[in-house]
Amino acid sequence: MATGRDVAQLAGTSTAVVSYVFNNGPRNVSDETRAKVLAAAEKLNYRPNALARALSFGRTASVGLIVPDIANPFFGELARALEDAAIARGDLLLIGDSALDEDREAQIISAFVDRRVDSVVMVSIREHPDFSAFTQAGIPVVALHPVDRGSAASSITIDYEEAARAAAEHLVSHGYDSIALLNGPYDSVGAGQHRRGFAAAVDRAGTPIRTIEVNSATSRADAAARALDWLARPDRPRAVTCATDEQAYGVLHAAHRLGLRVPHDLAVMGFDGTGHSAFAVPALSTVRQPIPRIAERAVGLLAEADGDPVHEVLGYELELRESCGCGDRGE
Amino acid sequence: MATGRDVAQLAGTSTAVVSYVFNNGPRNVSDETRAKVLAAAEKLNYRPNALARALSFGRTASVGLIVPDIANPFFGELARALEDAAIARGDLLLIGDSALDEDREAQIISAFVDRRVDSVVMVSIREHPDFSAFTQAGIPVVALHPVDRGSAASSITIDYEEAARAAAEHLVSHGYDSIALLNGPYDSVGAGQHRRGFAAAVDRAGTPIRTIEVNSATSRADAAARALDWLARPDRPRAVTCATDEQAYGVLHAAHRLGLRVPHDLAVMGFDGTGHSAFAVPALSTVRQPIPRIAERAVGLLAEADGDPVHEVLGYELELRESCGCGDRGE
DNA sequence: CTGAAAGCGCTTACAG
DNA sequence: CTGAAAGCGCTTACAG
Repeated sequence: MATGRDVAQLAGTSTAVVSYVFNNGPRNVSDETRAKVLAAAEKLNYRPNALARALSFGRTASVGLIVPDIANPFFGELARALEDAAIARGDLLLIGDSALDEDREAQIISAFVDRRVDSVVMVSIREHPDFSAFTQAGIPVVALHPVDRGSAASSITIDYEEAARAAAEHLVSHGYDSIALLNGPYDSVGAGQHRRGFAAAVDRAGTPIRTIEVNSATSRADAAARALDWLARPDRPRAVTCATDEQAYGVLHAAHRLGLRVPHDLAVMGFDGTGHSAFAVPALSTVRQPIPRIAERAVGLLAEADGDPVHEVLGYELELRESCGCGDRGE
Repeated sequence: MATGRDVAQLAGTSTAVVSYVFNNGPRNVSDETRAKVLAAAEKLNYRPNALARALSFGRTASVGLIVPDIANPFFGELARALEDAAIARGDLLLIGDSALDEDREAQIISAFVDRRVDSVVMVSIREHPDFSAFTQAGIPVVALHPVDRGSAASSITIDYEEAARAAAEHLVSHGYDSIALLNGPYDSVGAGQHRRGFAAAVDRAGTPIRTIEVNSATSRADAAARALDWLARPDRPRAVTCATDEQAYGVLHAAHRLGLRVPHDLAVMGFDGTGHSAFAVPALSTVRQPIPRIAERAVGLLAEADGDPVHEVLGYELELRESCGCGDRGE
């Protein structure tokens, strides 16, 4: 490919001027010279090498995103929203999929540090994520989940406990007398929040409610396998609230296989609220996370990062559809 | 961050030696010196700057992926498989989501060229993708869809026409006498292949079959909206074969809203066959593309790229489940 | 307004 | 086996 020197040569000027033209500064260039440079660049199909640029400029114009599972539509939507936000600022989003593997996560972190991304948005799969590689490199990080106190990373989240409570409370309001919580792995941070929110809703119910917590990985396959087993029992619950939509889809599938009708025999509530949830069979009631807002705030916060971590809590919305017993299939 | 010079200084040697140590070559380093360098690097938490490395080495150790819609699980699975293949070779996968927008696709192409990715895997949203930016930069490209004759890009695909025929033929074998093709946008290349495959299956059927082609965008929302309208009519088809699983999910949802039971009232066949298809309600019969194999071949082919485009056709598999009338929900 | 030169942090022939 | 130096392709003070 043509370099700045090729362009300078053809235009009869210096590489400094070529740079001034392509960056609109920091020095002025006469209209005449500018035109010559542009013409030469056009002719040679010149594109400044972003690597060389980043090396001397000290900024790569890229933000890294690390997600646990890019095949999960929640992260797909998140990636898209972040890419929109990043591109609007002239940055490129680099997406790393840790594939629910801690080693893979570590590899991606190293790759991002080595490539000197300017900032990072992260959804870690670890209980206590280690942000030190980024902080040592001076790369600001925003996590999209709660972080430990004193952590160097910022965070943007909804109030999971509160949202989980709202979801369960809604099922209570339908009058269901036995409700299950299909939670993530028992010891995960997220599971604790869903558990506490669920318990609060049950506590506040006027009537006694039979409850049970079941755990599965955050995947349709695992959730379906667990549900298939547990919904077949005579004492199966009347309703289930799930920690993620992915798990809810697994429950919907399992219920169908068992001949249980949703919501008639089993009410189901999801959590995350991606666009796909509206097209489930039946349409899935869920808690919607404000993905566009999360993305916009994350990118904005990273752009203004001054070293001090910031923690923001955004609102969620209850999306009531057929699966919990609200509305009918026709609407 | 610490640089190679910092390490050299602390180890009492030169940057050349630091480089030799970290690259295991091209020159030998005495064990003693190596140990000193490693200790200094450890102490300073040194990580070679990948930008500088790429600039002088002429290789970025990164492959770019451009997909139309990262929220579509097919591309999610593809991205994951490619990342596996790339990481196994020590490369980083950069994922760009063109969000079904031609301008966005062009932006990503420029960003990849500017960053000098070593190679590119691309699923374009354009009828006649323009690979010139890559070829001018000497970056080999493999498209995961058929490409124009004489194109500089390689391609790896299944035989879509043949696969579409097999899917439709399977519905014919069930004895359904009216079958619809829910295809992508009428003029797209893909649509032509599905159309021809579908027509071939119908032609070969021993009995007359009533057919209709309906078009929608490749999204659940659009497919559901179309299906809601068209499945409500009295002359609705007995079976539908779709150009993508996404569209099939939309049909499943619409059928449910209309009170039609699948497969009893309407048989449905998808196309793509991601892991999610097994957990649809009901489980979706579909054509499975060999994603892991596609990814592995793509990365392999790019690694050996010698300039001449290569075109490979891989096998597909018919995945028969409940939605077409095969098997029962219990299995 | 413009050019020659130093520097970003690496790699790698070239000498020793 | 090791070091001093040139070069990858940019940007930006520094002089003019």
